[in-house]
Amino acid sequence: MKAGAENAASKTYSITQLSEEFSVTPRAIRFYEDRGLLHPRREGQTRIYSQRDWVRLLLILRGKRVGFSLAELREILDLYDVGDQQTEQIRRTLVMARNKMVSLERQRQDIDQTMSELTVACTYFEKLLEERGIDPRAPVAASKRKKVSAA
Amino acid sequence: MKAGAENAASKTYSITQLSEEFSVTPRAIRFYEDRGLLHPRREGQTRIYSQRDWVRLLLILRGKRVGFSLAELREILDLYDVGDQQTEQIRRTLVMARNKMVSLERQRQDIDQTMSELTVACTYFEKLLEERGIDPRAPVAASKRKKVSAA
DNA sequence: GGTGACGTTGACGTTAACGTCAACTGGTTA
DNA sequence: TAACCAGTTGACGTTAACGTCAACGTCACC
Repeated sequence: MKAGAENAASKTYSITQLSEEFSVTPRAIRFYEDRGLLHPRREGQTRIYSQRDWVRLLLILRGKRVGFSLAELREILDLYDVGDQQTEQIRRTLVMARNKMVSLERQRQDIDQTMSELTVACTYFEKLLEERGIDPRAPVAASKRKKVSAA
Repeated sequence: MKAGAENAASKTYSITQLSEEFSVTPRAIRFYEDRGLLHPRREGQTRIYSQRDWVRLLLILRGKRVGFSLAELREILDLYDVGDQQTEQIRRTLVMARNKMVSLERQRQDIDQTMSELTVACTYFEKLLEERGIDPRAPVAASKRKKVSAA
């Protein structure tokens, strides 16, 4: 119970491990910390990320994909952190969360609309290509090609 | 068939009409034109927007909401414009559109996830507020208020 | 003929979210 | 001991999508 293994089975990560797992640059991860979204512990100088940090990063990235700003994400994550927030702050965040849900609802409608329009568009584009005698499923032509043995 | 009314029943819009209808600034609309997304006709110096422009703006704004960049939107709208595009350009756009559909599919999953998490979060926040004896449904306290005649 | 309302063209400013160095600090391996 | 990582801290650069002026044009009217 001394060397090596920490007391709990708490897996930790280095910054590059995280960056590879989530396909983001270390720079971005440090940036999120700078903006108060992550608080990894330090071992000497280097950052050590816990499971909790892992989850936070997951939430951050997903949040970004659905249009949250880093500031908004921070507000939300902050509230999950400690409970001794100021009442007004909690209310502010609650309002923000509700608003966000409304806009997400709309976003989903937008996505559905756009998807169906893109489907139509793709069909149209494919028709355009077929009219020119080109297989729309063919891989993108890489600059110059050598008449790929036309069966 | 001469004065005033144009031959067709084609409604037109001024830039401020459009901007009000869609809740964007004239500056933004001009910017979209600068980026090649809109091509209003000119009457002297001022811009005149047609029905077609109206639709385009609708598509632009929705596209933006689901994460398209202006450059991507331009690519797509361009293809709907004229048919004499270069084959390679059509294929590029087709590929882009297909990729976009994949990412939209994922975005919708993200939205669903986030929605359910936000629901949980809101419940949590509300509990926090109730613990402090505060009505979570109450309107946001606007600095100072005058006891708005409850009844 | 002045005074708005509405429109236009530059040109520069701004914000978010990183990218891109450069210079430095340990730890380990050859 | 030198070279080589992985990591760190500034500090400045970059891109997208506008915002914010300033200076000007042009009608309509009063």
